[in-house]
Amino acid sequence: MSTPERLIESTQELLWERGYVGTSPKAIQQRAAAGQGSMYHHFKGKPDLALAAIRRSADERQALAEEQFSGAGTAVERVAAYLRRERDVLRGCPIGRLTQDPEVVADPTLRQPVADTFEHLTRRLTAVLTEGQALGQLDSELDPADTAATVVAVLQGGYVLARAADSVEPFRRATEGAIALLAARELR
Amino acid sequence: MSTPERLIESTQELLWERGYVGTSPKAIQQRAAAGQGSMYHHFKGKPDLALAAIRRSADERQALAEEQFSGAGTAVERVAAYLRRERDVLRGCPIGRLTQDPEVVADPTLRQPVADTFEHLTRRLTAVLTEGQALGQLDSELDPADTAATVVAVLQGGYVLARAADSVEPFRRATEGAIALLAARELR
DNA sequence: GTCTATAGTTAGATAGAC
DNA sequence: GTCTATCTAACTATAGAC
Repeated sequence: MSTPERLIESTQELLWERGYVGTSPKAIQQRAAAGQGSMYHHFKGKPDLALAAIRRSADERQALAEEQFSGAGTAVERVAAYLRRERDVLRGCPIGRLTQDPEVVADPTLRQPVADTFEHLTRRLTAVLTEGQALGQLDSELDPADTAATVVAVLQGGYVLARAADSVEPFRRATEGAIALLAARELR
Repeated sequence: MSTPERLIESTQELLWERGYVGTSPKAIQQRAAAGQGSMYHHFKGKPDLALAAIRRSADERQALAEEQFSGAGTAVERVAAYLRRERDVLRGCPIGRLTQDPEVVADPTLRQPVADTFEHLTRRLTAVLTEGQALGQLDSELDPADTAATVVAVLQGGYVLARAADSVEPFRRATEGAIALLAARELR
């Protein structure tokens, strides 16, 4: 792999593990097995490299979610598949994590890919729910946009609870609770 | 206010704003208007002071939540009151925030108050929901523990979405979506 | 209890040789 | 493109005077 590629991937990993504030250029260079000069040759500095890494992570995350959204099944089945997808729960969400970084939220350029990702996820989930209503699978009283936001929030909050407890159990409870609430609105 | 008190409160604020990794002893001293020697006289170092601040924040948070849980109204009303409580949404949760800090989750001593807080919140919400079922207000098919975890997760995830969007709107949608899903399970 | 001095380490980056 | 040397500031803490 090329040096710029290794630098971007190493930065993605470190941003996930330690966030922007907790990630130093030195740590990035060591993980990428690249020298200082090399890093500063390919990127203007830490913010520039971080932007490339955040954009990459955001794109990957959106593509991953799309697999569940465009799959087979009813609306509730597809939402459940999304919530139950295999995840490394205790590592948390590489995108959601960045919302706790003061330097990321303070910089519109760094925050944009993060905002885009959640906007995209919520929009796709809204479409899935709306389609379910149109097909007569789901109670039409349900507000699709609000419910979509609830689903995305449960996922992000589930990570928080799991990391606090150092256990996946609260994550499982939170997501299963949400699936049950949603399933109760299915029409049959 | 005494110097130790000012140091603890300043640390609470900085941990909320910047997290453990992003908070330096120097920044704490400046905000508390205390000198270096003063800080190291009252506390062993950054971890010691952080522990005092995290414990304080955890206690405060649990007491705040109790106001809604022990209030009047049906189970759903009390859960809704908790989710709709006036909050400075864009600042996020001072406790949930810490779950994204590598040094906090890696240190059992620092993580404990965080774990305790979510465990306590979930337990209290479970009790509220169970009571609602016993009083015939709520569908007994509902799993109280799972649903309680869902509610806490929606709150934490709502903060994440709001900070990503730099807007309270996704938080409002997520919480209202959850309240609507829960309200559909009310018996009347 | 509080202050200043000191000190080793890391952060983040630039300069210039190769 | 990559490497080493160099630099200023900040981080985290200790020592000892007052």
